[in-house]
Amino acid sequence: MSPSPAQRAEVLRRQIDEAGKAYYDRDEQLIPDAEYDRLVRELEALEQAHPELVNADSPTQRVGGKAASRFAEVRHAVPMLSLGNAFSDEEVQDFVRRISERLRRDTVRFSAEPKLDGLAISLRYESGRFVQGATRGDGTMGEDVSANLRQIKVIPHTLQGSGWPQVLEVRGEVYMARADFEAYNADARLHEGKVLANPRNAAAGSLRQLDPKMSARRKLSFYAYGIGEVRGGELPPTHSATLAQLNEWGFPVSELCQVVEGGEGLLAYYRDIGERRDGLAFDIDGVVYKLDDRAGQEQMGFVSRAPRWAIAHKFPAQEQTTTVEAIEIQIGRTGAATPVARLHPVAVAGVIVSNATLHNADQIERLDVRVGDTVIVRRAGDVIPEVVSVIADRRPAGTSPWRMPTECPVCGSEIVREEGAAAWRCSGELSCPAQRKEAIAHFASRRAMDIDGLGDRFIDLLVETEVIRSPADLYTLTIDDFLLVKFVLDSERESIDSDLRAIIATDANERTRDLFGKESDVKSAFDPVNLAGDAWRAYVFGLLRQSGATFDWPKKHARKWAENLRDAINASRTPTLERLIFALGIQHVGESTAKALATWFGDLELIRHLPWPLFKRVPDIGGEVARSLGHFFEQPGNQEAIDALLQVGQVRISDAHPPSAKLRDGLDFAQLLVEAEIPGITRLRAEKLVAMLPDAASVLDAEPVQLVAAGLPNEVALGVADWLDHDGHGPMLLKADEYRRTLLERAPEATSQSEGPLEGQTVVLTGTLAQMSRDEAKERLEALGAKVAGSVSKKTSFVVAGTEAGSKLTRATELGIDVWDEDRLVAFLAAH
DNA sequence: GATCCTCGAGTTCA
DNA sequence: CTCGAGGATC
Repeated sequence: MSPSPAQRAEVLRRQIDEAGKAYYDRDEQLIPDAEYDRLVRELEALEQAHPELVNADSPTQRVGGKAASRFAEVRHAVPMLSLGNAFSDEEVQDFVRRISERLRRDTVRFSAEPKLDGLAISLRYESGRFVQGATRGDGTMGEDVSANLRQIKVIPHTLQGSGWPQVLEVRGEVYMARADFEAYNADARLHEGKVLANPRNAAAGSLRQLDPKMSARRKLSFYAYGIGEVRGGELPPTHSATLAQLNEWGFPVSELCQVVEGGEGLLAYYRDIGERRDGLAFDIDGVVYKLDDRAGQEQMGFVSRAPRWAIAHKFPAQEQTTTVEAIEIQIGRTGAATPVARLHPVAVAGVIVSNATLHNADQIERLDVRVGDTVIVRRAGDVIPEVVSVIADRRPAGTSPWRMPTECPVCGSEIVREEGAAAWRCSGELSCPAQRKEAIAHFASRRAMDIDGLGDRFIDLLVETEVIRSPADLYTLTIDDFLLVKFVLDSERESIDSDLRAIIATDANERTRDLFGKESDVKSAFDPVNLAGDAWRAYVFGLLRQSGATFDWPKKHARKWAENLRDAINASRTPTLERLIFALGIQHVGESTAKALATWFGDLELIRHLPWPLFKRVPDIGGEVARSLGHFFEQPGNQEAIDALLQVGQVRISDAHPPSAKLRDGLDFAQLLVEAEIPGITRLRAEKLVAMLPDAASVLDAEPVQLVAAGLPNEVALGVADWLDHDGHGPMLLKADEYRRTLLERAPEATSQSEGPLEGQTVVLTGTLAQMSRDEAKERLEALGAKVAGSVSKKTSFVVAGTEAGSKLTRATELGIDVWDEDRLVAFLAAH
């Protein structure tokens, strides 16, 4: 027979009481936390179902029960002071000098400690028993969080050893270890609980939980670093000895505490801890130096609320709080709308941060970032600032959740989200100036056409003034064009050439005369403020360009600059095929795909007219990328842009060659039908079909009946007929077959290539190489047949590590992958 | 269908 | 550097 609810409740209470007593009174853990939790929860459930079983003795009433609505206030008998801060070596030296001068000592001994990023608290012991614990509060009044502090295992409930004063206040930091923080958040994510921003907030939040059970679930730790009120006893005469004494009485004291001498000792300690910082189990935001002997401390005294004998030497903050002034969206090259938080400028890890990416709309929703919010900003590990979380308590009234705008802020087109995708896109494509700018900037970038000296700022202006609309226009620009645009950029221009005035004055357009006719107005009319973002400006620029005016205005160095730019543009006229394809900025086509296209097809004409299913013949190109290529080349505008580059721009590809022989492998007409992804067409069916209808034209002309006669099931035949009628599939198939034949004609017979010594090997480069650039190393390795990948995996053959190699090297070591140093690479390259 | 790997795209500041 | 997603592979 199972026990009655009353009996079961009794058993549970006894178990919980025993475990609790052992834990509180003797610091013993009889049962694991999880088990303890389970028992309590079972009892709670039982009591809820049978309220008559509840009595005042029940552990549920004592541990949690009706928690106080807020914490009681506690007055600190000895105030909890704050510390002065030092951020530089000089400030530390000043601190040391002040002490040695006032105390008239040549050498000063300090106790140096890590400064934990947690929550300062004070623990009060009377007759060796813990009686009360309080937060720092404003230094004089704190909050009584005794119940929560009792849940922290490392805080003794009774003092060990002997010799403790009658009344002893121990001060220290409550913190959450990184591992516990990670574990807590992993669990919270799993159970859709509240994810905490950082260990500090986690610790603070936990201590302020009204329900000690909640607090108990979060594993907090504690380090003692000082004392408050002491009555009825003596403590050792130095701070370091006091810490050792506290440790004997049962308090955890950081092992990083050290006694050092003089300013040099302090700075050496600071640097040492700084280097070990990332490897510590907990977060620290600096170190603290305290004059070691108490007599000296008393002599030094206090300034306002901080002791003159101690100082905190802070590390540059890696995390900071600031406010969100606005959330704007940026339009990228592909039209992707990326929200960016404009922040009140704040120093994070040594630089001033005023922008932080919010990645995408989902991310904003997850964090619920709103304009006006106070947020935590971090530069995690790397460089790029990100918003970690919102501080909910500091949200001003009247905010509303951020919503993705429905219109592009630049061109006004609709912003749409592709089905299932995370990104929202401006639908304006190349009619959107933002996308045009980015497209041109991409075209000119180092890894594409490599036009040196054509900066973003200048491209913006070229596009805004409509001096250029497409990459090809770059090649038509004259030195005067550059100077004209530069003219707007240059705030120090003094005079305007008389030719220019003459043109303006004689222009037929009344508005031109109105604006520019009077000499006194000419300057202000060209002021960037008056010209900003206006179709009118474009008109004026057009006018000036047409006139063929020349400028005396530019200073000599400006003319030199313009000549350099022209030379750089000229020099970019003979790109390799792979660079040109990459420069076109086709979605999903980055450097490596561009290179694959170039090496496999070898010829721009072939690529730009190829029916898209054939792109899938290239390894690493699948349906999505092939379709994207097809979509790009189908746009008449894009084809015109390419024509313009070749004809007007006189761009000549330097490395055309016949397509790769491998492209013809198995590429008969039947295979083409399969690769065109016609619904229902398998290889087998395609072969049957081709037996009767041997070329594209006959397939196109066929009635569904004939398709059935050729061996296709009814439904498939109808599907094929339907497919051929749709979306230009029919003509495309025709073209595809035509190109199939071209490929067959132009591709040479397969020849056995001479294999490089690294054929089939995958190499990863990391760190900084001294003797060559990463790009150069990559090129030379590829020339030997290696594949150079960006990240380390099981498949990696070996890793070449330069100096300051980072995570990739770590990963290589973990996976047991060969690591070469630079010398070995250089020797290998020289040998082959 | 799941899993692993790689590529593309976007990002900040001095 | 990191995230998301495409491609290859089992």
